[in-house]
Amino acid sequence: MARPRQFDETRVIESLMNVFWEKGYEATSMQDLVAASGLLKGSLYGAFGDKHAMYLAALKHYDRTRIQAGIDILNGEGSPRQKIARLFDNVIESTKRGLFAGGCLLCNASLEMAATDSQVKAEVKTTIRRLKIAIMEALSPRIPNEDQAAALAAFIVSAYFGSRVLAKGGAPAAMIGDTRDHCLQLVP
Amino acid sequence: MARPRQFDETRVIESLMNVFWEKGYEATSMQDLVAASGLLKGSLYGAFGDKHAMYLAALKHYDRTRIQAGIDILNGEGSPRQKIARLFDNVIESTKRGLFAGGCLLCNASLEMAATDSQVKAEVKTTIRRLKIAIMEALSPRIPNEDQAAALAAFIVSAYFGSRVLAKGGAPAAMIGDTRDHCLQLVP
DNA sequence: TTAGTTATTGACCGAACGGTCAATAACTAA
DNA sequence: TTAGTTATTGACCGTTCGGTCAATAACTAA
Repeated sequence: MARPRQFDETRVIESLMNVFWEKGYEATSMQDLVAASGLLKGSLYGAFGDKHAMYLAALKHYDRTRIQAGIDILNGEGSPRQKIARLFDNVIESTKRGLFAGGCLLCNASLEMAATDSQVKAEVKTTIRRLKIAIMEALSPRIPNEDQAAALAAFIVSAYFGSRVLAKGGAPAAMIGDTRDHCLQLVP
Repeated sequence: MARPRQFDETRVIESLMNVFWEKGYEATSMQDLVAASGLLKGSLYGAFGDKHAMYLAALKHYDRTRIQAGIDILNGEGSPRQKIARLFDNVIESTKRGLFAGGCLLCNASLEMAATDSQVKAEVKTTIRRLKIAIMEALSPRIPNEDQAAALAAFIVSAYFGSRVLAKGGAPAAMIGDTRDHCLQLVP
């Protein structure tokens, strides 16, 4: 019918995501996105429309890949306590490896964008909900009461996000370990 | 000796802080700062040097006022549990009143700036430390062991920051209440 | 009164910003 | 082979960005 795309859309979104993840929305320029994706400006605009749509696509991709990886852990094998522990261990490990200083695009989006951008806010809200429900289900074998499980899950999400803020703020890694350990005290 | 300043520096810094608090560093333009402070561009540059210095002054002012208000609570009257509870109640209340959507300039700075700005990172790191120590001291009557108190304090800071992220992300207020309640379970 | 110093003012600057578009290339269906 | 469609290209656009500066105003010490 027409000329086919010469790029792999997933790869491009992945590269856009990495830039937004590292620098945030406002601090990222179109030049950054051009350099990271290997596409020219016109192609990016042709494919996505505008910078904001690129960010939204990146955020959704983060949800589908990175957040989903966490949810997979929660849906996998092991006791509730083991699963939650693994969640925090991921933060500690990625901090040690200097991977974007342990940052989390979801947290960044929540703080940088959600207050003024309803689309981002909706996406963040949905993803937080998804994560909370996955934690609830991981807890359900030991906490059959739904309200109790939901409340504990909310708390774990908070502590998890908090550890992301600490990590990026340069707080000592021990603080994240301490957060994990105390969290686990409340997980049966 | 010379012409005196025609503005109250504290008031100006307060107004700059409010803009950075609400919009973040990159999303704030000099026009925003001019409009909020009532000064003209030249005066702002004369007083601070550049935009980055304005941000740093705002962040330090946030520490001296808002964070200090939290520390005052921790140094004040009441049981450890009461004090920690009050910390979280502040988040819940400011969220309800729509005050910058419950955001916290310190968290924002940590996520938006700390990874790439060593001055901001140092300031954030110091302030987190100050807050953690204040919590430790509030806990000390019930937890004489310093290491134990430090570990629990680290955890509380995490949960506290996490609740700030949830608040701005539009998560239901109940999640912050749940975070508070579970936190308090670990406070003797 | 005056000389010296600093604050204020608003016009001005080059650079970088996000975004557009006409020309061209690459493909497919007929 | 050709007509139709879409992707790619890179030059180009107006706007806004952070920042500067010469002129002027407001003050103080002598």
